[in-house]
Order: sequence, then structure tokens, then C-alpha cells
Amino acid sequence: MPRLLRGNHTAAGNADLTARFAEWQRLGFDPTQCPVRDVLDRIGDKWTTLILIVLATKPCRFSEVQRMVPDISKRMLTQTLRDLERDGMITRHVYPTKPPSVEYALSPLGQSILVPLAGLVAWAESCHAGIKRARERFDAAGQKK
Amino acid sequence: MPRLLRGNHTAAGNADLTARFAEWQRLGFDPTQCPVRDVLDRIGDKWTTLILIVLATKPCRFSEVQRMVPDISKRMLTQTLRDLERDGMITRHVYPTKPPSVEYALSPLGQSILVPLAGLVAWAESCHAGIKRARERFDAAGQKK
DNA sequence: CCGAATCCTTTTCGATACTG
DNA sequence: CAGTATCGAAAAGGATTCGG
Repeated sequence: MPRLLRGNHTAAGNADLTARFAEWQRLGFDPTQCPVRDVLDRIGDKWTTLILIVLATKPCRFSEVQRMVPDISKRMLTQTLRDLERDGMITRHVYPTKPPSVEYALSPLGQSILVPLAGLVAWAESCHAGIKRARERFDAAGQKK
Repeated sequence: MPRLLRGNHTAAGNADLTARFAEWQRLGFDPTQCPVRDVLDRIGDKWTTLILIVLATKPCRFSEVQRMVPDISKRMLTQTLRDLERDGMITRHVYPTKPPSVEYALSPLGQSILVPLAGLVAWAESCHAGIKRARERFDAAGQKK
């Protein structure tokens, strides 16, 4: 197991999660009540995480973000930025120039999610090769059916 | 800021992410190449995380998992379990009884993702109230338009 | 009991055209 | 420049039925 993932957290992570599970179960996993559902639904969408990381490099204007994330459509960029603003993760400042320019930046809340996000990114990068190997094995075994 | 989120990781999380961003950008964010896309696409779906946490409490049979996660359909349970097995996150053992029983359990890889996941869960729980307040403020401000 | 197969609804996302 | 509005394709997800 990679160095980053060992240590005293291995057991703690498990214990924490299983302890809270009963509580979520009691609430019926209601997405409007369950923080985990709520947060995962957002960072699980196609662009949110990427935009957060872009804004982590520096505050950006609308079209700057679009240049940094080549494939995003204007529609999705607008929508994702507004959702992030609504959740208090980013700030939006309009400079009354002509034509107008708008700058987006991470709020303290947005900054703070980068920490657990970085943990997940580290896990993804260190385990991705293993996942791909597992997939190949699985698919190869399936062929023999 | 909650205790769990302070400390020497606050800056490191940011630096790590921005450093890697350039590399992902160079690869065109290809989902088949980018570990982060690949991992987030999975844990971002509706059931994967929940099932991982269920199996973290103990190995379970198919119908046990279904009982623990009330709203999941058989179709999605089957599919999510197979995807997790394919990625090497869980193991599947068939006991040749009659009728057959099948037991699912976390693999070491599946265990290891619980660590970064627990970090995200902790963040979600400690920040969810703030997010909800931000939403109310945003929506209230929007009314005045 | 475990799951495959089918059908259908909902959600998400992209393309395009238009506005202040 | 920074969006909005509308449309349609595609994917995800749910309900139901069937089979080993």
C-alpha cells in the first residue's frame, strides 16, 4: 500500500464512517438532510471539482476559467459557477467596466474543501494504476464465459 | 473552522492540487487517463459511497446490502456491486448452497479509500450547516430581483 | 436468493442562437 | 464579456418481469 495511505488513519477512517452510518440510516438517507449526499452530489458532477481547482490556482474571470477548462460549454460553466456561489464556495465580483468583467474566487469555505479533496486526489493518483489492472483482469475473465 | 480541518494540511492541499493541475491540463483531462475524473465519476454516483460504507461495517450478502440501503433498486445494486468488483474495490464470493448465497466484502483497495472518504465526510458534516445558510441567503437575495 | 433483461422516466449535459 | 434561452441527445436511474 502506498505510503500516503498507511498510518494511524487506516482504522480511524473505518470506525468513523461505520459509527455515523446508523445515524444516516435513521434519517432515511434523505438527500436534503444528509450532508454526505449533498456534498457528494456536487463534487461528483462533471465540472465542480475541476473549477474549484482552477480557482485554487488564482481568482479568474469567466472566460479565463473557460480557457483553463477546454471542454466546458458556456452553459455548464455558468451553471456550475452559480451553484458554487449559491453554496458559498466561491465569491463573484462584478467590475462595472464596459464591457463588464466578472471575477470569481474561492471563499474560505471553498478553500477548506480543497483539503479533503487533495486527500482524495492523492488516493486516486496512487491507486489508479491498480484499478486499471483490476479492470483488465475482470474484463479478461469475463471474456472466457 | 472545525478542528479536523485545521493544521498543516490547509496550505498543502492547495499547493498539491495546483501543482498537478498543469499536468492534467496537458493530458486534455481525458477521463480515461485522468485518475481524478475516473475516481470522482464513481464515488459521485448515487450509491457507490453508501455501499462502500455498508461493507465497511461488515461483509454482506446481496440482500443484506439491500436491506441496509432501503431505497436502492435491485438493478442499481447489482450494477454498482459489479462496478466495484471490476475496479478491485470489493470481492465477491459465491457459496454453492441452494439457493446460492453471495458474500461481498471490501478488498484492501476498498478499505484504503475509506480514509480519504472519511476526510470528505468529516468536512461535509462540519460544513453542511454553513452551506445551507449560504443557500438561503443566496435564494433570499435572488427574490429581490 | 441472486441476478439478467427490458422498458420507461428523469436528469444531465452539449450545441446553438440570442442579449445587455 | 458575460451571460440567457431553448432544444435535443445521452446517460443515469427506477419499476417490473423473468430465469438459474
